[in-house]
Amino acid sequence: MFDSFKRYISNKAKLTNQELDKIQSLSIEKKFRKKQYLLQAGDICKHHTFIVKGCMRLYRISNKGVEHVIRFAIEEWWMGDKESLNTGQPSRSNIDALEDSEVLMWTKENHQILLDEIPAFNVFSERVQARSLASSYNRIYTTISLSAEEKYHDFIQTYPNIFNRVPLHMIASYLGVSRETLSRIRNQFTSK
Amino acid sequence: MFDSFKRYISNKAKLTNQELDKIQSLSIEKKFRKKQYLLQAGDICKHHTFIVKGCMRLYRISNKGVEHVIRFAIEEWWMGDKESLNTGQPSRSNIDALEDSEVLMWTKENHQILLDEIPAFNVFSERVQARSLASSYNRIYTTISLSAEEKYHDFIQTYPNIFNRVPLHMIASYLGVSRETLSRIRNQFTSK
DNA sequence: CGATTCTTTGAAAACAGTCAATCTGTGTGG
DNA sequence: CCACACAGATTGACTGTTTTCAAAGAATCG
Repeated sequence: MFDSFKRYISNKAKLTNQELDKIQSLSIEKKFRKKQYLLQAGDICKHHTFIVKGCMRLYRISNKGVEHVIRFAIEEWWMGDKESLNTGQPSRSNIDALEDSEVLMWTKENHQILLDEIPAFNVFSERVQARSLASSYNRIYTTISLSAEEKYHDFIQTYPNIFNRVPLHMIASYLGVSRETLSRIRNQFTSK
Repeated sequence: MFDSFKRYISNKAKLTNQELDKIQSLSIEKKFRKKQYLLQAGDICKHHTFIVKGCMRLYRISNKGVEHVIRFAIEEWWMGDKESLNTGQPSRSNIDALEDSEVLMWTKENHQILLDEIPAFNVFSERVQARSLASSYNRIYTTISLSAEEKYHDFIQTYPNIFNRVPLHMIASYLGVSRETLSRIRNQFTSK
C-alpha cells in the first residue's frame, strides 16, 4: 500500500530512501469499508489521511438534519478535518467512505516530525495546502456565480473522475441543489 | 505603521526584537486610496499583504461581466491571491480598496526568507493559513446549506465589523444573491 | 428475492432574479 | 454654496427557477 504513496510523492518531492523509510515508519495503513466512518462530528481529528484507493466524502449535518457535502476525495487526495486537526477542537464534520477504501494515516504529531525533519516534505505539504486553499476559492466562486445547471456542468468538467463514482444526490448536496432539480437538469441535458 | 503590526503579531508569536527588526526591514509600507487596485486580474500577485487600516475586497468578474466578491478583509487581516502568489501564474482575481487603506507588504521572496529564518514566524503563518482554510470551508458550508435570508443573518453575525462598512450590493455579491433580493430581505427584517 | 438505496416525475408553492423606475445621500466642480 | 452627477438602495410587477411533497420506478446488495 505504501508503494502507491511512494510513487505519488516521488513525482512531487525529491526524497532520499532514508526519508521515505522514515515516512513509512510513521505511517499507519488502514482499510475502510463502504459507509464506514473515518471521522464523526464531535470527534477530534487526530490524523492526516492519504487515500491510496477508494472514495470518501466530508460533510456536515445542518440543524434541520440535512447532509451537506463539503468535499469529495479519491485516490491521491488528502483527507481529514484540518480545522479540528489544528485546533484540537471537536470536529463539526463527518467523513465516511463511499467505496471500500485503503488509506495511509499519520498522527498529527508524527506528521509534524516529518515536516520538521524533512525539508522537502515540508515544501511539498505547503504546496498541497496552498492548492487546497486555491481550489476552495474556486469552489466558492463557482457556487456564488453559477446557476444550478452551470454548476453541474462545471462539476463534471472539473471532476470527471468523481461524478461517475458518486451518487447523484450527493453531487446535488455538494452543489447546494435539491436532488430533484439535479435529476431534471441532467435529463433535460441528455435529451438535447 | 509597523507598530500596529508589531502589536498584532506579538500576541500571536513570541519574537525577539531582532526578529521583529528583520521582519520590518523586509516590509514595504503602502497606502491605497479608496477604489484603488491592489491587484488586477491578469497580474501576477507578488506580495503578501497585511492590512493595518482600511477595508479591501477580493473579487472575480464572470464572463457575463458580473463582479463576484470572494472575500472582504479589514484591519489585521491578510490579503493577496495565494494561488497566483504560489504558482506565479496570472491572477483571475481583482483586489481593490473599499476605503482609504494602509498596508504592509512583503514580496514572496522576502516572506520566504522570514519563514525560513524565523521558526516562530513560520508556525504563526501556518496557523494563519490553517485558519483561512477553515473559514473557507465554513463559507462553503453556509453557502450551500442556507437560504438567502439565513446567509444574510449568518454574515452579519460572523462579520459584524464588516457588514456596516461595505455597501449592501457587495454583500449581496458575496452571498451570491441579487442586491434587490437582499434589500428586500433586510427591510422585511427591520419591519418586524 | 426482498430490502435498501437511489433516481425520476408531476404538480403546486415558495423563492429569487430581472427590468425599470424612483429615491436617497454623497461628494465634486463650477 | 449650490447644482449636478453619481453611487447606492429601494420598490413594484413580472418572469423564471428551484424547492417541496408525494408517489412510483430503477438499480443494487445481501
